[in-house]
Amino acid sequence: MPKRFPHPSVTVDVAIFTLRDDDLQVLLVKRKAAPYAGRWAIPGGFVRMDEPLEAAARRELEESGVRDVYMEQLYTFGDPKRDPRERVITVVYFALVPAPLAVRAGGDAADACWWSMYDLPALAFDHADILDYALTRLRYKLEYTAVGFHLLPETFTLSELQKAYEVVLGAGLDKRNFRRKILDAQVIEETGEYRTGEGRPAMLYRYRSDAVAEVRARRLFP
Amino acid sequence: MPKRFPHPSVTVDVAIFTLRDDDLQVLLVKRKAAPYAGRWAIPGGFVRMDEPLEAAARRELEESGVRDVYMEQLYTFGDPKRDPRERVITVVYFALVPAPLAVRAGGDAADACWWSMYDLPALAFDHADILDYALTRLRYKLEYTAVGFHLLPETFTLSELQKAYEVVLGAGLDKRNFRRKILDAQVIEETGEYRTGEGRPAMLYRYRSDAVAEVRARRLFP
DNA sequence: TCAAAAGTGTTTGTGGTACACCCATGG
DNA sequence: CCATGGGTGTACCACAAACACTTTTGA
Repeated sequence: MPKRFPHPSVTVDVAIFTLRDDDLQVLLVKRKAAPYAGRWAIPGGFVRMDEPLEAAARRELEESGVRDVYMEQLYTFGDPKRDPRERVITVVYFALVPAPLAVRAGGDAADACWWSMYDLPALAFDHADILDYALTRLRYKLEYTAVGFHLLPETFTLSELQKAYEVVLGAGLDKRNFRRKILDAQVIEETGEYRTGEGRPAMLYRYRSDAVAEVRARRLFP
Repeated sequence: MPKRFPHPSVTVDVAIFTLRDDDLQVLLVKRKAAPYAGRWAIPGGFVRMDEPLEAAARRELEESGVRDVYMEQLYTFGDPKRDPRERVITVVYFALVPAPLAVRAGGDAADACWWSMYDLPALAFDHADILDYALTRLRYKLEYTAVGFHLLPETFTLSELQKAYEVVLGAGLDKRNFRRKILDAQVIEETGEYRTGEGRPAMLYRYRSDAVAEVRARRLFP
């Protein structure tokens, strides 16, 4: 294929979510270089010529100190003006990480830290739109698949799980209904261990990796 | 941004679906040039430097003789080996067209015609994977949104609508339940006209453009 | 009057939601 | 013994699924 057309740049960006302090947070890096030097952005970088898109996204995760996490492709943003320098098409992934790991500023980043999704700073490029879209998708998936477990450590109590859902969905849930439904769904199992603390100790559960993690959507039409 | 990295090619490809002869069909074009000359492929082409991705996809549609149709971004495929010549990342859209319009072979195509999704020829590149994924997504969306109407002409009978759903979903549906549910959902309205033919004439309906076209998914957790 | 397709209701089961109290532990 | 969070059941309503016959027209 002769280069009959000039080629745009292609990057991957990753929206990395976690739960910290009963809050849904996203990892942002502070840009070192122009454009938008000093502005916060989601981690990202160029796709190498011999590298699958998903591998590029995992490389970005690792540069931020995050590995072995749930990740899926979100959407591709390609507005011609989204980068002021040249045409950059970005394939965005989103990732869910289970714990408030230490993060580091890799590559082009001067700094990296977690920000509440409900209180974001001004962002570089179209990253505010990207995070809007990512949150919508996260909430949506949470409602009909079991991705929520990827935001929690390996073992957790039912109250912690419920809190996680409440934080992401931005709404309160009924304790008895939550417990009945999640236990009926057979996606978690008891570990036999208890977590002690204030009040009565709570059973620790783990996610069953053999669980059917998706529920059939209620159909609009029969 | 200096070109610190070589840039891949970026294309858009479009999976265009319609209903013909009580069958779900997809528009394929016969490739004129190498690689895969003579093989069938979904329509696609390069993204121009000043062109939004969706505009590029609509341009591909128009080159195939299709316009004013439902379209959404599907997924981005970027395996380094998916094109034997060089790195090509493709952003795939899918489109639903209402009628078996005449189609034409635009651009690099020697020929263009409709093929049954249930009986496809050998395809170029990774287009078989792409269509697999597109069908899964189409079925999924059909179940919880009203995109199905975009496969039908402006007016249609309930039997035609039901048939459309059955063909796409690959399963039979109960007539009374189908009718009750779709009428209760208030997404279609009577036109007052009837379609005559063999047997009793059938009321013609049209899609209500003000309809709420999405239903809340059954949630895995409360 | 027959063939062909359109149209129409009821019953039964399952899942969703709302709601308030007792239990086990640590201090 | 009290404060704290953990854990439990039931009643009502809405929606899903199964199921068979009558109506209207053209030939």
